[in-house]
Amino acid sequence: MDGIRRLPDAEFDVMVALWDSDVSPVNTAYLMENVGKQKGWKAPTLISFLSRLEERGFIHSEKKGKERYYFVDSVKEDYIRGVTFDFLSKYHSGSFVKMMDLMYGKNSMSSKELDEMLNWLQQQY
Amino acid sequence: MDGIRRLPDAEFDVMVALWDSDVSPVNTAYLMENVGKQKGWKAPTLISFLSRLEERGFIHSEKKGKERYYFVDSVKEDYIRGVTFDFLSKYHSGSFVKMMDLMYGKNSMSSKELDEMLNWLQQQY
DNA sequence: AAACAAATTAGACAAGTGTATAATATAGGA
DNA sequence: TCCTATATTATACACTTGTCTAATTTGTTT
Repeated sequence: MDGIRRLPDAEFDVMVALWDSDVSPVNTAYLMENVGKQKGWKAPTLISFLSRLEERGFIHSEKKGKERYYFVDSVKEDYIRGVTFDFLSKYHSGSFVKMMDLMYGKNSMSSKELDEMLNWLQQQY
Repeated sequence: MDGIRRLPDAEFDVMVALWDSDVSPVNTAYLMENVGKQKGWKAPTLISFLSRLEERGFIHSEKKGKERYYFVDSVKEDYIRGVTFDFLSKYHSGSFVKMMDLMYGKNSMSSKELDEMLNWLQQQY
């Protein structure tokens, strides 16, 4: 019944680097630089996440010489929208208001955020 | 850095049944009735989730005769608040407005929900 | 053509999760 | 007290996820 399959943490992190990249096919070296390094991964670790992402259909790749290049086949916003929708249903009966109430029932949302939200709401009308 | 450890799906479902129960120590039979059955679990399956929840400190139990009774040691709202906080940070930079914008950027929130939200906001001030 | 070095692939493995079968304990009746 | 039925416990096992080491490929130098 759930629409979207949530990615494992590590694979999600790799996807974020791919989604946020400004160049299009990126190679393993680029991803090592942009996520692998901070996470402390060895190259094969990164590569196995990439293979799994490819199996799941989030990306595809092509080998050029001895390097492999990765292409994104999924849209970040769509993915996050799906995941958020599922999250909201599972934990808050699908209601934003319920969620906000649980989080900030005791009047503790910052007035800055309150303003932003009011602003957003008014633009929705 | 993450505050809360998200429960595995099956364990969460068991916790919900425990949290939502109106009687306090409940036995396995009760939980089989209230979750196990719908999920199609055999009793030992349920029981192993319960043992794991006990290890995690979410509940504790006592044996009475040949049955075992479970007591809740955690608060649903606290748990969901923690999980929601983490979710928001991970997928929406911690901002409700960003989340709502992603979900309903194209002006598609129902006017009913818009009203509810406006109402909620006004009460927050 | 041989040897290097850089990158990738193939496997492997432990921990966590979903789920069950077989073994054991225990209340109650014969 | 012995048997039976029922509930629990002990295990086990397949998959998924996070990670890696060892093996293999391939472009570049001698």
